[in-house]
Amino acid sequence: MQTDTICLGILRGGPTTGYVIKSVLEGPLNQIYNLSFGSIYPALSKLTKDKLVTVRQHAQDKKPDKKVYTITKKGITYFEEALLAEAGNYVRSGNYGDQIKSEYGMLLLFSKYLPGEHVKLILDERLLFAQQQLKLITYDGPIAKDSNLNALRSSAQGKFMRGLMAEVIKTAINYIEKNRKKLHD
Amino acid sequence: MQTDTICLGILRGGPTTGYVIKSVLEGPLNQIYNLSFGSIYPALSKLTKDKLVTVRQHAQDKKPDKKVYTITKKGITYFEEALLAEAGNYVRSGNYGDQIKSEYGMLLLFSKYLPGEHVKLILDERLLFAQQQLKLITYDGPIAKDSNLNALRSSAQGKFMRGLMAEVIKTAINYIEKNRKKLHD
DNA sequence: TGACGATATATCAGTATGATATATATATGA
DNA sequence: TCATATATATATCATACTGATATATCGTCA
Repeated sequence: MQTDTICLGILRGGPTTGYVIKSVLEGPLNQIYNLSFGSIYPALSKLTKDKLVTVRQHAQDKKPDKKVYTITKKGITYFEEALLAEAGNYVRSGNYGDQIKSEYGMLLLFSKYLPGEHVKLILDERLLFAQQQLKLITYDGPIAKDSNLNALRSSAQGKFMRGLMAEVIKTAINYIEKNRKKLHD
Repeated sequence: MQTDTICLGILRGGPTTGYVIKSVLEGPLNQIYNLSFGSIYPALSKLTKDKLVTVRQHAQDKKPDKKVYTITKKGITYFEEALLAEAGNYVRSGNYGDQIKSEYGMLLLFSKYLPGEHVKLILDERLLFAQQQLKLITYDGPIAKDSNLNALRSSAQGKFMRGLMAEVIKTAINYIEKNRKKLHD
């Protein structure tokens, strides 16, 4: 999926900044999609140039200006057409796997060649991280009124994906806790 | 993790070709790591130049020569040192998430803006794909004697990762089957 | 007979990453 | 208290990767 489509999709949930788009991707969408600032900021600039979003610049004392992006009517139309096209490409391509680069998975696969303490540490840290992610995803208490996070939590689609991610993370945690001794001492 | 470390790691399981490395990554390691030919072939050339692997060129009638790569003693040493360094970097970086680009996840997240039949099709195809992956991963019958696949299946690490992937895929399939109606009619 | 997929390597334009730079406020801890 | 780290916020760029394309043959399915 193209980066601009993803930015527009997140912006569909409400106006926000490039920084927040990145945190949404790093936080609640951690299991789904990653983008670096080097992709997000240029995409946002291009979208602005093409009038698919507008920017309001909030001067903040001496911090860099906060640029709040809002999707335009033209942007909404473009997004829906692009999404339809991407869905068509996805089905036609026949490639239903995700693009994954799991350093963690590779380290475990090759852990035979690693000292036992290293393997323990990697598993410990990953379990901690997974538990944090699980808490973040299943948390239903009050949040700072960022409309993007609200959209992600309240929509049927957001709930579906959160439920899916939570189940997958729980399964992985249980599996690792039960079987980790096969990888060290 | 660097591409050459991954190639060496797979080659540690036995001599093979770039094409097979790609199929191992697409098949049994589908949930763990992806690399394109555009990364694999140059990495293999560089490893050859640096004497970390050797090549035997098998002339095949009029198909392109099959290049079978074998890891050298120097390569084994390099691999083990590189792996240790990567493990150290991984822990020090504090970033325990995987790099994921799931077009499927994004399409479902945005599926509110997609016609119901498209959503059904995407879910159907993905379920089919997941079931194929599950069969591939859990299959324990006889296989063509490719030493890399054998290494992946018989080692404690290979079994651990296969078990983990199988559990995760099963959980995802069950969740999607139970909850998919929330995304369409 | 023609189209498609598998086998097999190679290249490259376009895209993305990861590190770095800049700037400040606040919290953490020694 | 002073240093260090983390969070907020944008931007750039060398390096690395992807996805498409080219080339070539064989087997299979319609």
